[in-house]
Amino acid sequence: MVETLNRKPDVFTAVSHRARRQILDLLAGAELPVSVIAKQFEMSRPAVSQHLRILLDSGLLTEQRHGRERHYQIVPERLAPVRDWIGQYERFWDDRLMRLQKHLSKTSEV
Amino acid sequence: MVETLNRKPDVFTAVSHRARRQILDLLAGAELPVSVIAKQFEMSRPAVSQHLRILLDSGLLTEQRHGRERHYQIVPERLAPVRDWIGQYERFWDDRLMRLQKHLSKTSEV
DNA sequence: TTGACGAGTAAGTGATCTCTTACGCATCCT
DNA sequence: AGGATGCGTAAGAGATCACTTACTCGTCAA
Repeated sequence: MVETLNRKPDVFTAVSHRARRQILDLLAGAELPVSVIAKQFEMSRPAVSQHLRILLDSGLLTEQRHGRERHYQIVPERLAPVRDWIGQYERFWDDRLMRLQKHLSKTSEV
Repeated sequence: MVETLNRKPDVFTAVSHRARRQILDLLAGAELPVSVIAKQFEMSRPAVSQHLRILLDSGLLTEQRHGRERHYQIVPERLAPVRDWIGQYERFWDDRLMRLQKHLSKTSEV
């Protein structure tokens, strides 16, 4: 009981890989078995399994076994760290938008 | 002219490292010279420089030289890929919220 | 002009990533 | 029972990462 089995890899790291984002995008539509997911990629099925493992470990996916299939399902809440972090920057987009609007309204005043 | 000097590292990769997100957060407040940025971290200054380079290459920062100082400035627009990608999942949070609300209103109907 | 300072680059090292092939193990089907 | 199927794990190779120390270079100040 000394080992720490709860290694939850960072969500940012999990989504930093294009293939893993694509997996999440796929699963945003529906829960899917590995075979269907793997079909979308050029890489080998074990490679897909490894990506799934990373997503699973990071808590972004859950797994349900149906016979010999394993269905993966997205846990969108776990994307919160990314959403929250990027959310900080909303004001920049707003600001810039506002500045642009101001600029446009000013130039159209002529 | 055969070389491709425009290697723009992926923004997702750039922000996947905690230190680099912290650098961006720092620069969200104000444009800063390296010395001030480096003070915030335990790692060596060259290490910070290397992170700044990655952010610069990814287009997330711009650099301005003031004498012997280099001031780095954030380019929040370049975070758009992250914002847009995570934006896809807004509906999930909304959906869940709605489902929760439905559930709550249903259970409170008793 | 000379030394201190701000900051990037070089080189090297160990850790981690990402992929592959080979294999193992249930489960399903006949 | 026995082969096919779905999928994970093991092992290993090569690439990349994230740091370090040592060095270089331009700028500022005395």
